[in-house]
Amino acid sequence: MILEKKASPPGRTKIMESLSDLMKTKDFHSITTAEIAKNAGVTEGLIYKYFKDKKDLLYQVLNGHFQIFHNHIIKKIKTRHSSIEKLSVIIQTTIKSYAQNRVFARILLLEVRNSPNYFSSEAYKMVQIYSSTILDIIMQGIKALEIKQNVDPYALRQVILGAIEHACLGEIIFGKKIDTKTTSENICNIIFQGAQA
Amino acid sequence: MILEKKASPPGRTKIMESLSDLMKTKDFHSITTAEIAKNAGVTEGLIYKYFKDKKDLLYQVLNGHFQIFHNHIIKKIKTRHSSIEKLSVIIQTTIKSYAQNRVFARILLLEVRNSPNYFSSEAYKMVQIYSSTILDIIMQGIKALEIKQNVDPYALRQVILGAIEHACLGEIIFGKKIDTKTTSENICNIIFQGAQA
DNA sequence: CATAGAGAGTAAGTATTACTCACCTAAGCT
DNA sequence: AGCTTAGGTGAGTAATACTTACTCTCTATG
Repeated sequence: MILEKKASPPGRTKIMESLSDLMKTKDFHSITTAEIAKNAGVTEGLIYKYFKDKKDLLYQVLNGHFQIFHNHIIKKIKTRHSSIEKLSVIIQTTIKSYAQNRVFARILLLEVRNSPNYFSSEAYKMVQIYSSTILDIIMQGIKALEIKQNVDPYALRQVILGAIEHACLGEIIFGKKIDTKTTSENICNIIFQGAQA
Repeated sequence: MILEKKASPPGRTKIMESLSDLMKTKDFHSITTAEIAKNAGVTEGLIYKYFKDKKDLLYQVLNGHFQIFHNHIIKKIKTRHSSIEKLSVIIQTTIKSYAQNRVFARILLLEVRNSPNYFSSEAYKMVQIYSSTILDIIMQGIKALEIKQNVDPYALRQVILGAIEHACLGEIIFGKKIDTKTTSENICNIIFQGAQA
C-alpha cells in the first residue's frame, strides 16, 4: 500500500512552511504568531485550529523534518554490514543532514529541548527511535566482537551523539561552513581508534 | 590584592537568586518577570534597573555560576601533569559540576544557546576561555606525544565537550541521577582508548 | 549647614503578543 | 432541500515584558 499522503489542508501546510522559512533568519522566540500568519497568507486564528499552541507548531515542523531525515538514515545503513561501518555512516549522514538543513538542526538541537512538554511530543518519539537504532547497532557490534567488550553501550552512544551535535553547533549558530567528510572522519577516528598515543 | 566583592546592591542580588531559585522547578520561558520580582521581594521595575531585559538577567546569572565553575576547574587541573590526566580531570569535574548544579547546567546547555545575543554576552566569553583551555591542553598533548599525531585537536575538543554535554542531558532534563565517576570513566575510556576491538 | 546629586527602589502604566471565540462559507451526504 | 463538517476569518482578551515618572535616603562638597 502506498503511503497515505495524509492530505493536510493547504492552510496547515502553509503555516508550517512559513515558520520553517522564518526560522532561516530568526530564532523561534522572536518570531511572532502574527508574522507566521502573514508570511503564510492566512489569519492568526487558523494557527490555533491546527496547533495546540505556538510550540506545538514547532514540534510538528520538527517532526516533519525528522521523518525525512530518519528515512534517509535507515536507507543508508542498510548498505553496510559491520557495526563500525554502520555507525560511521550514521555519523556522516547525520552531520551532513544537519549541515544541509540548518533549520531542522536548529530546532532539534537548540529550540525544543528547553520546554518539558517537547518530551511528550511525537517529534521526540522519533528521536527516541533514532537513538535506539544506534544503541542496537552498538550492542550488535559488541556481540560480534567488532566493538570492545568493556565499552559501555550507553556511554558510546552518548559520545557519538554528543560529538555529532557539538560538531554541528558552530555551523548552526554561526553559519560556519563545515567539511562534512573530514569532520565525520575525524570524529570516527577518535571514537573508534582512540586519541591516546 | 583581595578580589573586589563588587558589592552588588541587595535588590540586584535578590533578583538573580530569585531567578536561579525559580529555575529549579521551571524552564526560563515559563517564568514571568512578575514571578521573579515577587519571589525576590522587589518590584518588577527594579529588574530593568539592573538588567537590559529578561534574557540579560539570565546571562548574568549564568555568568555568576560559570565564574565559580571555571575557578574550580583551573584549580583541579593544576594538580595533574600529563595532558591525558588533565583532560580526564576536566571531563570528570565538569560532569560533576553539571550534576551537582542542575540549574547552572540547564541554563548553559538548554536555555541560552537559542538566542543570538547570548554569543556577545560576558557569560559566553567565559565559555570561550574554558573551551580554549581544553584546546591548549590537547595541543600540548600532541606536542608531548601523549596524544596521537594524526588527531585533529578541534575534533577532539568537540568529541570531549559533546560527550560531556550529552551525558548530562538526561540528568538535567529528566532528573535521572548519574554516577559521575563511572560515567566519566566510561567516556574517557572510549575517547582515549577507542571503541573498536 | 544647606543642598545638589546619585543610587536604590517603587508604582502605575503601555504595547505587544499568544491565544480564544463566535461566526462565515462551501462542499459533501442522505 | 437540509444537515453536518471542515477550512478559514476577524475581532477580541488576558497576560506579560518592558517603560516612565516618581520617591526616599544617603553622602559629599561649596
